Amino acid sequence: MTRTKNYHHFCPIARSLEVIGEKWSLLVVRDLLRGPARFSDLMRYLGGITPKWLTARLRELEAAGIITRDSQPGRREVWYKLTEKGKGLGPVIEGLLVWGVDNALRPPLPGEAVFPEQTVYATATYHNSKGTQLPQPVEWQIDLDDGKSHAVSFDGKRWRPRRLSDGPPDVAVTADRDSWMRFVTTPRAERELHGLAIQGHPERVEEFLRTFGVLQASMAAVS
Amino acid sequence: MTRTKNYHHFCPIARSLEVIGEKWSLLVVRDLLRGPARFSDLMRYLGGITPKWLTARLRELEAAGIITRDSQPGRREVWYKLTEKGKGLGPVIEGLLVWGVDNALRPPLPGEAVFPEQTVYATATYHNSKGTQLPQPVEWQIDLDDGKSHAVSFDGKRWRPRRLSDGPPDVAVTADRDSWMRFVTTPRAERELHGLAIQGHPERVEEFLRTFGVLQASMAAVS
DNA sequence: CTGAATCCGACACGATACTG
DNA sequence: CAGTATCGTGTCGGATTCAG
Repeated sequence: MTRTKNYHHFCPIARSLEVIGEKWSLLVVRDLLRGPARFSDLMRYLGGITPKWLTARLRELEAAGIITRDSQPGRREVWYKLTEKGKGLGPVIEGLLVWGVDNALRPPLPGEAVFPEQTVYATATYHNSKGTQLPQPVEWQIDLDDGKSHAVSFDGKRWRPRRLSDGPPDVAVTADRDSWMRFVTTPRAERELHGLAIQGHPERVEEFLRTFGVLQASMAAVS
Repeated sequence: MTRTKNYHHFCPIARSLEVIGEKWSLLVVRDLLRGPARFSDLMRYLGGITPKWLTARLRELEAAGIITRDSQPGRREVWYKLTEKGKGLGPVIEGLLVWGVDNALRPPLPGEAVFPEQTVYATATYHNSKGTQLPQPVEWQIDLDDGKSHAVSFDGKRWRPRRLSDGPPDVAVTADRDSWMRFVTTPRAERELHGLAIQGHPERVEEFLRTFGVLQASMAAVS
């Protein structure tokens, strides 16, 4: 008979918050929306969570039918992934993302971890929600100095946080991790290209820069 | 230096949750989305909240720029209303509403307060989110035995939790409060009309019933 | 009657250490 | 890698009280 956590309302909004309204729950969903992850992956993405509370949240989300726990016999790893019910929380995460970008963003504080995969996912989600359209499909690739590649694509209607074709990208950005992070975490109006090398057809590069707010209506020479 | 409540992530989703992720905060926003309300109105809508915590949440939301506190000199009442920033949380509430309706609804438990204004607001919001369309605009009016009238309208594109015209409604429902509540809180497939009197052109009534899930593909004679 | 403040107990959560 | 265990702190619920 836990008095906390339950609102005792009929309201479906209150019911939803009873399930995913506690601390960390929606951030677990946020990270699993990008794909299945292991316990230690989630520990890394979630920054300061303690294993005790990650365990508790994972058990609760599993009991609520939002995630499933896949452990292959013989392997010690446990992979957590969203169920369809869990993927149904996508619009909630999207709403929080858009509101946060528009109303609560600030440069990362010292010691705050930022993950490249989160930035490309956020870029795609934000532009989908805002209805950002480009005249034709594009693929932008970001190669970081940790050896990892990321990508954002626009297929003519929707944005996606990955490559859609096998061909060369329309724009290729090469950067060290810190420079890319500084670029995407700087408010649009103040973004600069220090540390970024951008390659591609000038029109496509200009499109990239305009989408990221670097260009308003003027143009720049970048090769 | 509160370690709780802050995630210390750069992520905009985590930032949003730091602002509106605590208990009751989003439910205050939910109730203010229907219009300005007084402290005691919110106490009523929010069921079991204690005045101490309602005060705390209102102060936090005010400090975050989500609500404003309007007290007219000479009047004792204080009216709370959403700012534009607060209204920007609409999509988050909408996402929680839709997910709750689809995944977490159950009949109201004994002692759970349900408010008619919430049911019409939820109906309009749910159908907007789902893209429910009817062949032409309609206005449905619900007259309850507490003397209050509620309405849901479809203007040809969007649903709204109120009347849009001055003319007679296309469908008029008369019911005692409990019957209406039982009707809307019953899962769609099991809804029955006990206690509801429905008036209107047979085609419009059938449309109403189909939208509320009472009819699948068959028809019923209701006058 | 509205819009609060105060005290106290329950429990949700954080920090650290440890285990199969 | 994937958790448990222990202990301290913060958040919240419940009841009561108070001023305009």
